[in-house]
Amino acid sequence: MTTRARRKREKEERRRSILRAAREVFFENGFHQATVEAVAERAEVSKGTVYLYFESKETILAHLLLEGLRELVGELEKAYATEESLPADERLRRLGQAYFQFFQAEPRYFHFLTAMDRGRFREVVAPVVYQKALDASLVGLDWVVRAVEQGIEEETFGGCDTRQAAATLWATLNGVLELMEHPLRREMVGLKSQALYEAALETVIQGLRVVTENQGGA
Amino acid sequence: MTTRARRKREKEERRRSILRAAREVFFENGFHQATVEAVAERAEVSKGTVYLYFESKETILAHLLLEGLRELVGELEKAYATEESLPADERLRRLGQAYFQFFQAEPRYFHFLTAMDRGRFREVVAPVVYQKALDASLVGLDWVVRAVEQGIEEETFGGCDTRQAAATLWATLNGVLELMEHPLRREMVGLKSQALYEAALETVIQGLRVVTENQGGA
DNA sequence: GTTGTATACTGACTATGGGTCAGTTAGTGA
DNA sequence: TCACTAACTGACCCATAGTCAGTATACAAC
Repeated sequence: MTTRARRKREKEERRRSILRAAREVFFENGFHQATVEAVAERAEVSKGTVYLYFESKETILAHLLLEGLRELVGELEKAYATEESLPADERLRRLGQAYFQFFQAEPRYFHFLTAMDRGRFREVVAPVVYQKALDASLVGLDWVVRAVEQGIEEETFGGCDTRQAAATLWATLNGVLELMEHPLRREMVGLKSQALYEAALETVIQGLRVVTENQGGA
Repeated sequence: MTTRARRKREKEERRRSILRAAREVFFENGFHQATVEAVAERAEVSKGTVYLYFESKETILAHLLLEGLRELVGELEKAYATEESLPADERLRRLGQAYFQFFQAEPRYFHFLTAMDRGRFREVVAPVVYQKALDASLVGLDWVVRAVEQGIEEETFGGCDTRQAAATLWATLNGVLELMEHPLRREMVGLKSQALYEAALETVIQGLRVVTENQGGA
């Protein structure tokens, strides 16, 4: 039966087309402003059809974010893997820059990503999607952990808790990105986005060099 | 006319009571889950009355946050001003700890604060409230800036851009707090909240010591 | 062709909750 | 007792997330 296979392909096609429409509408108006009706119109289907493919508005967003997350993880991998031998701090710099560039290219993604598991997101969205997001994020963070481990081996960073160090760097970069994303906060610091980002990245990298001996256990 | 004064006082009283009710309801159910009707019931008034005192649901949140922000700024000031002479790095540590303790005591505040100016918040909320929030935040950040300036004078930190350094520290702490606030992200790093926070604070402080010479202008 | 059936799709409908406003109540001063 | 004002009410409006009974289409069997 070729029919069955074709049907399946067409269904997947429709699904993609709804996701594409949703991405456009969400990005144009923001998630809250956007209506499911508008997404349906953009995808040239009825609202009911949208709900055949996705269980809720938030689930659509979750799937969009999952896509973005995977793309991001791909970028991080590229940033890590392009050159064979590189000192750990340089690796961290590249990872940080890749992270920045990703959200520079798609600022809305960051916006949505950070809004993602706020509030009831986790309960609303299917556990499967949530788990996938978690897994993807872990893979992303792993590149940072790996770079820090390399730094410890090279004795650039010393024997600090690698997960803690990676999380610190990651939290810092997120913090800066969020700073620049929020109008209120951006006005507040009144700094150029990229300059602050790079300075923060550098500060943490330098901090990791010397902070080692001060770190007792939890 | 004593009457006029009493009336005014009573009106202010009602306003406070609605805010109190809103705080309870918002904190219990989260902002999105909470309904204005529920706030009205809690305050023992009708929904219409709520709208006599506040122009929208989001405005109520904005006023709650403004309260919280002012309290936080007070805490930061205390943390800075309690002891006369203290080295700059120690001042930063105290500021960082005060920041942490504030959100430890009122985790919901942080949640709402970070959600605050997402999306259309700025347009929805009266510019006056927005400006007040901005001013309050600036006062808070100023304590960090001041501590960094002191560090430069003492030559602990060297001549880096103070605003940039302060913003880096602040962004890092926010990043860590947000990390611990999000279920998805918290699971991801799997670390104790306070340990990570302290490690990150220390890392940035150490980073500020040495990062100086690398920093060109923006 | 014709017919039966499964699958995809539709859009009118419901439920919910933010926001409004014509009408009511209560306090005040004459 | 009456007129006036300010505070308050809750039925109502409207937008929109989500549902579901009904329709259309594609395909296989004859």
